[in-house]
Amino acid sequence: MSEIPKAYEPQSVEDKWYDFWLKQNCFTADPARVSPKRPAYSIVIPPPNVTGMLTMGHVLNNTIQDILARKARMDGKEVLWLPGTDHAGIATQTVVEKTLKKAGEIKHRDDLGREKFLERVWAWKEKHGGIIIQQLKKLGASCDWTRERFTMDPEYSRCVQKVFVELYKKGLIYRGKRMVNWDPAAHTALSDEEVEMIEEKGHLWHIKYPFIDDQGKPKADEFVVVATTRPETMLGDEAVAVNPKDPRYTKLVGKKVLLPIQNKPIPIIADELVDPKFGTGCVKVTPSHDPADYEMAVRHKLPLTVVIGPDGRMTAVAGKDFERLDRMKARQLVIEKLTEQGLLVKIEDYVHNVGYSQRSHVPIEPYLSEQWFLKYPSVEKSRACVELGSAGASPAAVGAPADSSEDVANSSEPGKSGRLFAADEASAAAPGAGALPKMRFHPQRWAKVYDHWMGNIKDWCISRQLWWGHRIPVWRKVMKRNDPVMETIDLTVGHTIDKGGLVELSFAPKEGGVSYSRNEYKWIDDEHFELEIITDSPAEIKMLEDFGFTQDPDVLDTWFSSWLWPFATMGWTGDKSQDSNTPTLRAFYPTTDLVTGPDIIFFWVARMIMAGYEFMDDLPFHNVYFTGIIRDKQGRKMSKSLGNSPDPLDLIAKYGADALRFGTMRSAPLGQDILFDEQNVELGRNFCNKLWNACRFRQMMGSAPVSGASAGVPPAEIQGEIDPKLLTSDDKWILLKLDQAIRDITEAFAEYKFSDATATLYRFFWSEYCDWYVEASKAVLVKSVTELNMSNESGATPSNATHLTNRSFNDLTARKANTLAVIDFVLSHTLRLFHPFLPFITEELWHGMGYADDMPENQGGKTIMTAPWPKSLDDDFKGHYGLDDCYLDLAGAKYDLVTLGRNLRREFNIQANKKIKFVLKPAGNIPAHDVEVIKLLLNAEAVELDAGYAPPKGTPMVANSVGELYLPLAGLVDVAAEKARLTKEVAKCEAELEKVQSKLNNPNFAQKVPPNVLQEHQQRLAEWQAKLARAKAALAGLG
RNA sequence: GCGCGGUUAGCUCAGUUGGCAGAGCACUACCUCGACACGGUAGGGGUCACAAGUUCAAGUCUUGUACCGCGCACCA
Repeated sequence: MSEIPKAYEPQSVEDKWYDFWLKQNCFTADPARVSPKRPAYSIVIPPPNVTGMLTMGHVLNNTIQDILARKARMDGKEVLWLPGTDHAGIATQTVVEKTLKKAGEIKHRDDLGREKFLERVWAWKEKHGGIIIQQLKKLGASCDWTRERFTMDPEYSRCVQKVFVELYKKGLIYRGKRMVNWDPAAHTALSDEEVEMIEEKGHLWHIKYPFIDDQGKPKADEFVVVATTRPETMLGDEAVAVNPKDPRYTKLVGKKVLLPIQNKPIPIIADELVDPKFGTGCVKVTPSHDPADYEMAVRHKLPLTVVIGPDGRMTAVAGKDFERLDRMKARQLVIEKLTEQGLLVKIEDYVHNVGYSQRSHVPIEPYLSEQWFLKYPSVEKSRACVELGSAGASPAAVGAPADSSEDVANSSEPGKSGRLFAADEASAAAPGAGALPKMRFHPQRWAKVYDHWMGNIKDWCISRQLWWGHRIPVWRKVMKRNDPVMETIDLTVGHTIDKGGLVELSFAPKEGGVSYSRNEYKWIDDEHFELEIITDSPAEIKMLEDFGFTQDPDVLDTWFSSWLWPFATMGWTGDKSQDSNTPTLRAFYPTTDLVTGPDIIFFWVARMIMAGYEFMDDLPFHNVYFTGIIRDKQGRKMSKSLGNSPDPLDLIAKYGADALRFGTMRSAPLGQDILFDEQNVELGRNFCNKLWNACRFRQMMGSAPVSGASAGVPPAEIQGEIDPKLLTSDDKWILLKLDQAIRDITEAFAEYKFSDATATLYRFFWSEYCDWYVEASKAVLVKSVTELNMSNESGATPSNATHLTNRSFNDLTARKANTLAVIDFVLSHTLRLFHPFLPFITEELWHGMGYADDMPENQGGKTIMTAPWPKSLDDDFKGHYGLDDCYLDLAGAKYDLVTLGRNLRREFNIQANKKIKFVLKPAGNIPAHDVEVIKLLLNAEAVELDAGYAPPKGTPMVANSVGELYLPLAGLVDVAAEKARLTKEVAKCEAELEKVQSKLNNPNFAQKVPPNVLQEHQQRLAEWQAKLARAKAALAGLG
């Protein structure tokens, strides 16, 4: 840092250090290094969409993860932050399909065919897949890139298949014809979680269904009225239902009405599901297009008439006029026709919720189709392991991702961690938790949401009618009874059952020895049956394909692969019995923390927990940190269509990655949504600049006392560097403030309160260090010898200046050196405290300031990344340097007097740059140094120390415990102005006194209040009384 | 309908076990004084949504109300 630019220039710094970290393998995790002394810390990235772009949401999320990872490294842990990407089935397929359509290459993906289309998706993935990873690197993410994973890597795919087969064998996966949520735009089934309920203003149409006479003709005056929000579905009605207990309709049950337009007689049935209080109490029943109606249809054995096809258009069954018509257009037409026929009784405005596909943003269609479902595994354990916010629960993290401040302060042991070497700690930390380890959510209120969902869990529709994804590992072939193939592969039929039923087969190739799979077959007719084989064995698959079996065309829900992320990325083989876990799994699973958005609590978090228990027999993470959602200044969600989402890369280019990180973290309190404002990033930039310049100032003050060696070394080794005898009250004050900051920040970490940590750092560094300490230090650093001598002769009383009496050049040098040592001590600690938040600038300064040179290679010598996290100052240290808490008050009172003096300047309109003289009448002994500091901070020409000062009438004065500070305005005294000022002051004092006194006067107060509070109030009373007395005296002096 | 957040300075938000209402931005005035104008100094600005209760004491605890946001479940 020989040439120091006036302003921090992040662009030149960031790439340099990121490359350095990569080259030095600073991010790689080695399970072999994990030991009781070096516990593991791990975190898996929520894999972003492989072809996605970095959003502000990613910035927030990954900054937090990076902060946790970097802090853990400084705590001496072996850190694995495992990165990767998700194939994101629907999203990616849709993007590629759209792009190809736009380019005019295809009208529909069928034009290319599955194989060719998939080639294009892979090509797209290759082209765009690296972008988001590069963007994360720009942000400073310290992921172990050697372990980057993709959910469609071959090994990962094998895990997915293995899991499918295993769950199938356990009977948890099954295939069935069900009413599912159908996305007519994407042409696929969706899970319940992928459906968004949106409130819409719609209508309730009341329709007459006439009874029929003996000739099958509609009766003109006898009818029932049904109400519906979806008139187009009436084309597929198969009944009208009433409640069996509804006296209005019981006698109608069994009769028939004529379904209008279709002119089809349909029965009136009775079913409990009908709410007699709603509408007319009569419900039209459309078995194929409404889940509730389907239920009734099954009970009453009604035909399943399909009038809306998978593309959202009406089918031929709907009738000639409707065929191929879009469902919304069909609705119009139905209304028209009913109106013509006089069957529309009324139209009511009606607000109701409509299910929308979260992906395609079109209304979903209940659709009857054959799909694969999963009964969730390990539900009980998964539900029980999450700590619900009960009383007495400690807010501290589980698995110790960050040590409590107590630990850091008083223990030299490396931080403890859950898992490998302290696996029982997590459970021990949860009193009465039984055998189950506990997981904690931050903020905890999400646990309730989770618990509620887990308690009402429904089977998961896992099949998707897409091409991009993990294909379902199921093969089928229609075969004849006595098919020769059966001979060849030596299928042994366990037992025979009736046609149409299912049977278990054991599948054993002739040579024998290959795995057992569970299979099914279905009779199609007397001669033919379809054999279905579920397997993940490559050998079996090969054989099946040779025999002409075809694989199920569907793919699995993306989340069916993501839910394995915490262990499938660590080399899981699925072979639990042989304990074949990889060293990575053994060292880093379960992971310590998960950082994610609450919007995927069901999609991902809950499912990972269940998969963890089911396949690893252990929870996947100890703590889950839920970020807020990033919104724009108006509180709207960030979205591409609104164009309100800034490109983080632009922000990094403009302000620097550190600025973006700091600004984001400062405005992101735990558990609250974040309103993004570029001003936050600007604040971060300004802060980096402040940090930069504070270090620049240090550099400009000359070389460090003893090659700067004092800086980074742990407190015990620093004793030769800072001379306790030479410490000023300012030095002691800032060291005590540093100590407090270390405690506060470490505590904030333990509670995942990153915005608190940044706020504390900001306040400490800017307000305390820069505004007070650095300015005060100039009294030593920028003084010439002569000036010092002069100020001493005029100011200090001899008795208080013992260490100044023999003032010599050497003395001044020693004092300067000591101040620099204190500065180095503070800065080297501060840089480390900042490093998790501001990785780039702190690394640059760490080296530039020479602090790296003084540290052992693996303790910060190579990089600040591995420098030890600052410990708060222990009692020995404080004792040795005389850091008594009284210095907080001593120096504090001095600064307070300065503020009062500045205030005075301001009130008497003395320009900021005008040097004037003050007179200080000290209340007691005051070191010359302190007088010098007061003079400097007041920007005064001089501060005359005069214990017997007799001010001319009307001389403005302020005072506190330090003494009385006068502003002699030689001949310019405006008695009236001072009178006005003091009168105001008196009024204020009296008002405050009134407040305190009324409390103290209350007899109950003295009796019931705790002693410390009482004392506080009495002290406050005394203070205001003193102030009042001074003001009154001054006022009286004016005459 | 059930549940969860939120309501504090013009804006965005902190506010620990109840004990003197805070920060950043914005605003006003002065200041380029040997780190920094991406800066310094000082200042103005609040009926803590409303109502009742508990308490010596309520932004903080209890109950209720209003409004904003979110989630879950829904009867056509």
